Amino acid sequence: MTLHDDLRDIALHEFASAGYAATSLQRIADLAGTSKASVLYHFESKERLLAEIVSPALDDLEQLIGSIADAGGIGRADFVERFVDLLLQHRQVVPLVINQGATLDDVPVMHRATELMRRVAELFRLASGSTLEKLRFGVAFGGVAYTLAAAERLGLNGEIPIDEVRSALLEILHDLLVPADFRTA
Amino acid sequence: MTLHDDLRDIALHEFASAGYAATSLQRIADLAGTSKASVLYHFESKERLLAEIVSPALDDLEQLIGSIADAGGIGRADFVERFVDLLLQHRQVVPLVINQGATLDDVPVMHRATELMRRVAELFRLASGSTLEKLRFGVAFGGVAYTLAAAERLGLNGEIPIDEVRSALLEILHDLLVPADFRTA
DNA sequence: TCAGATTCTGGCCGATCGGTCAGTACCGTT
DNA sequence: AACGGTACTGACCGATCGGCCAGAATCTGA
Repeated sequence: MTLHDDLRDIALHEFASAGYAATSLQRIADLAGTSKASVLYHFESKERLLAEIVSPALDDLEQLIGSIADAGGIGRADFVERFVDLLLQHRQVVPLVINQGATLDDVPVMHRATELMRRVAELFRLASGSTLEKLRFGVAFGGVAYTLAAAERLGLNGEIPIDEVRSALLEILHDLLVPADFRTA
Repeated sequence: MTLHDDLRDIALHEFASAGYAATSLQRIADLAGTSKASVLYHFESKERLLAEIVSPALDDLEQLIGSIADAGGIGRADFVERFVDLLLQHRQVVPLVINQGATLDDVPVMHRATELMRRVAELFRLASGSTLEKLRFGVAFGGVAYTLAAAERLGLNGEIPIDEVRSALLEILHDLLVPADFRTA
């Protein structure tokens, strides 16, 4: 593990738990046993450090959205499964985007995150459904993402196997979303 | 409307949209057309300003939790309805607590918010249920709270009548939670 | 009119922030 | 041994923050 990777992992943990604004480069350096100047040597700015942490997850989400658009639509169940897998795979950065995305939209990488979430909403034609449909979508995806984000904080399901979490989330989302529209596109 | 109330409302809006840490007392003063010193005259510190904004909602939540404990339990459907009403009534402060509670737990009033959320979880015996039960609870309440928090940000349901939102949320929560346990206590 | 609160302000303070820079230590290569 | 590039550091900078304070302005009741 290089110092570069160490710094990125430490910053991710601190950004997610204490918040981006509240985490100083000095603290990251202290936790890594190095100097603040060396952090700025590996990452040219604090924003670039955040971008390097968040971007991979956004790349995957963008690819998922794009593949669905290219294929001319996809079944809801398929999207739900792929979306849950994406959230679980990047579950460390989910709290960062979910909890601090609104606060940090002046940071380019977070603005990108917001736009991608908006595209996900459009995929489900959120704007055209009934109020019940809109809110059902919001509660479902927002609930899954927020639950993953809050799980560690409230001391919940920290030791639950990921496979079990995955199957449970899929069942919940299926119950919430699929009955509302049986068509596959 | 007194300057005191003006400052509180402006601060609430800025804290919720830009974030507590990113909102300076100077900016609050500028938006209110007064000086930073006068803000600190009406509220002796930035933390007290936050506390004055958040506390009423927490008082109501604490009362709701207490009344349920005193009555020796309450039906899930009853609690769900009262909880949704509480969220809707204080819907301006919900984003603040939801999105920034984890980041600001060193601030006493936000730590109190976290503890209350934990008590709500205990009310539903969250720790003793199956993984599916736990996550179902998390998705349900987290989803409702987060959806209300994110609605304005993503430009969703801003113009939907509150009554319609209320009934839709109640139906969604009922679908998610009540079937899991038909008993009323 | 005038004394006493109440309200409000400009100026200042120490602390902390992200970021810069000159210079040092360490490295493999020739 | 001499070299050039990479990794790293301490010291410093300007900006901004929350908070403090002496005093001015405004209001109120006698």
